[in-house]
This record gives sequence, C-alpha cells and structure tokens, in this order.
Amino acid sequence: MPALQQTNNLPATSFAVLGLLSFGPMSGYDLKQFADRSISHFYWSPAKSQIYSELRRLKQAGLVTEQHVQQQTRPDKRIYEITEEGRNQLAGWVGHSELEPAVFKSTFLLRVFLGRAAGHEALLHLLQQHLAQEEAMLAHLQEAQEECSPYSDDSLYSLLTIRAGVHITEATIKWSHEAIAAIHSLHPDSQTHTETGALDPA
Amino acid sequence: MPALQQTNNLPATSFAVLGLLSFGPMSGYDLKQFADRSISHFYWSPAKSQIYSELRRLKQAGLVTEQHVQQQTRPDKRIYEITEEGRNQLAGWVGHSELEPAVFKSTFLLRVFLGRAAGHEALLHLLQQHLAQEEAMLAHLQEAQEECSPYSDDSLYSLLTIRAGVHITEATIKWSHEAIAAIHSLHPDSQTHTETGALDPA
DNA sequence: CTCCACATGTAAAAGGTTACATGATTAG
DNA sequence: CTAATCATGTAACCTTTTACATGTGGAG
Repeated sequence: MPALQQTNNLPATSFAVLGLLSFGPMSGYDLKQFADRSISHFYWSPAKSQIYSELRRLKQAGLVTEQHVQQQTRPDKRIYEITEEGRNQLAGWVGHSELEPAVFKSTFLLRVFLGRAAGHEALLHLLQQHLAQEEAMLAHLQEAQEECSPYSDDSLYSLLTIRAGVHITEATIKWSHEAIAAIHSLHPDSQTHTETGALDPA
Repeated sequence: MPALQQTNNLPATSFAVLGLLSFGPMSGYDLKQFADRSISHFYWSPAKSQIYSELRRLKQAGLVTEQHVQQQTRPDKRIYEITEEGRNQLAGWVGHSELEPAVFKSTFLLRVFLGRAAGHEALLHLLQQHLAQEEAMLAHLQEAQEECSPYSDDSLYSLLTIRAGVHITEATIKWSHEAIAAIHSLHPDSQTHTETGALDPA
C-alpha cells in the first residue's frame, strides 16, 4: 500500500491559488479580484491567463473540483472548490515545507547602487520621488489595517501580513530620510528638490 | 534629423549588467562573481547563462565592446568594456527613467496569510524559523556595513544599499516578535517552540 | 451610446533557472 | 588523487506577462 501520497511538487503559485480557494468556492474571475485585494501586496497579482492555467493544473492534480454554472444574464461560470486532498496538501505546504527566501528585486535600489553613473543631483531627485511613493503606500496600508484591527481570531493572519507591510514601509521611509541626509552631508551644495512646484515663492 | 537617439527599450536586468561593467572591464565569469557580492541582496543573483546572453545583447546594442583574450594557463576569456554610448544610456536610465515598483514576493508571508490552513502551532514554529533566518541576515549585513563605513564619496552608494537592507531586516525582526506575541495572546495555550533541542532540562 | 463589469480562454513572447557539456590548472 | 577555480556556452524547461479574441447586460 502506498503511504500518504505526496504528489506535492507544485510551485508556490499553485498553492497561492489553492490557498485562496480555501476561503470558499470561486470562479477564476473571482479569484483574480480576491488575489488583487489580498495577496498582491506581498506575493503577486496574477495575470488572468495564469489563474486559468493554474486552475487546470489544480483540477488535474485532484486538489480542486470544477462545476459548470449556467447563467442567462451573465456569461457561464466555472466554480472551483477545494477538495479534502487539496486541504491536506495545503496544510502540509503552509505548515511544514521548507522556508524559502523571499524574492526582493528593486530596480530602485539598483539605481541607487549605480548612482555614480547619474550623479548625486539626479539621485536626490529619485530619492524624493521614492519617499513620496512610500509615504503613499504607508497611508494605504494603514487604511487597510484600520479595516482589520484589532487582532482577532478571524482577521489574525491577514492583519499580520498588513502589519508586515507597515513595518517594512516605515523602515523604508526612515532609510530614505537617512539616505537623503547622507548625500547632502557629502555634497552640501546640492539642491533639496522638495516637491514644491511653487510658482510664487513670495 | 533624429534627436538624441533613444534605443532604450532594454529591461532593467540589462542595465544591471551594464551598470556592473561601469565599474570596469570584466569577463562574464567576473561579472557573475561581482553580481553575487554586490547587487544580489536587493536585485538578483544571475544565472551564468543569463549573464552571457545579456552580454550578447549589450554588445549588439553597441553599449559594450568585446575583446578576446588568449591565455595559455587558463581558458580564453572575453573581456567586455562599456562604451561611451553605454555610459550615456546608463546615466539616463539610472537618473531619469520612471520609478518602477519593486518586486516583493514572499512565500513566507503567503504562508502566514494562509495560516488558518495549518493552525497556529505550525505557524509559530514557522515564525521562529523565519526570525532566526532574519537575525542571521542582519548579522551578515552588519558585517558588510562595517567593511564599508563610514559614508564617503567612494562607498556612498553601495553603503546606502546595505543600510537599506539593515533597515528592512530590522523591521522584519521587530514584526516577527510582534507576530509571535499576537498569536500567543490569542492562543495562550500554545507552545513557545524556541530552538532548544535541549536534551537535559535538569 | 458608451463604458464598465462580467467571464473565459489561446497564443506568443519574454524572463529566468537548471541541466548538460567541456576541459585545464592548482591547491590540498 | 580529488576538489575547487577558471571559463564559456547550449538546450530544455518553467513561470509569467502581454496581446489577442469574444460577447452580454446594466449604468450613466
């Protein structure tokens, strides 16, 4: 007899889709919306085409079932539902797989690293832009956090991921200020480039 | 008359390679080593095969030149050198291209988000593991920082990227403690899972 | 009347990793 | 003698994005 079969060679992205389905049955279309409002901040915002192909793969692996739903007013749907086997595989992956390092790929930091090629003036401008974007991101995350707080059984895990975003974004903002100050202290002559756009300095 | 020609449709990764070449002429082999010791922490650690194909692309675009170097004791090399045009394109990309968001793809946070599927005990264990890894990362970054400090004209930009890593890693560690505490406070019965491995609790 | 939401997919291309292939020298 | 370093590349594969393709109903 084959022991607890371990068909488990699926990539993380398959588990992402499977994991979203663990919240309830959904169509590919629903899944895309849900992903964009949940895991997009720390994992990925899938292309539609990829969702549909992941669903085919999960179905073939027996981790989800497909149900055709006819509609007259709207296009027909296919509703996907996680199976018992799907829940088992998911629990194993979430709880007991190897920790793999996160992918962090910042073209912005690459540009900072190559700053010499552009000069400190251009770099300062870039940093100001970056700072503004991060501040906007922080505001956005704090809003999401308000909607979730406080820590409770229901919102615990999603709130934790939002808190991770808040911590990291705050750190990035602190770093930006430090970086701007460091460049200024080495180049006291350089412009501040604050986003004024002021027409009348009166 | 065609204004300042803008052949510039290259992906960020090409500029990463071009940027490394702005530090001096190198072979593909050298480039791989250099990348692993510089931009790997915030951008990417390239596969050899990709380096060589990027070099072909850059050469074709006229941004680098190739020089064949014969060696008797070692395999022959090809040394690549950035051109004037290459430096111009690089300066434009670093200083004046659009800021694009960083790719941040954490399977770890995905697993936290899906924590319900595995239960808080497994999650706590995962968080402890993560915390240990991040602490090791912080130590590694602080070491790199020592070798670079203090801020100076020469080391400014690379030190800035290391500092970014330090800020973000510290934030991640703080978050981990918060997350562990939050789970404990909602599940007071759960084990601490500190990495004891103790054989003799005497 | 026009745009948006609903709903699913195919095809092509790009980005990136892994495995394969080769082969000399040097350090232990 | 064995492993690591030097040195370059091809082929196959996987993941992911973008563009293409289609069509209805409701809201403004």
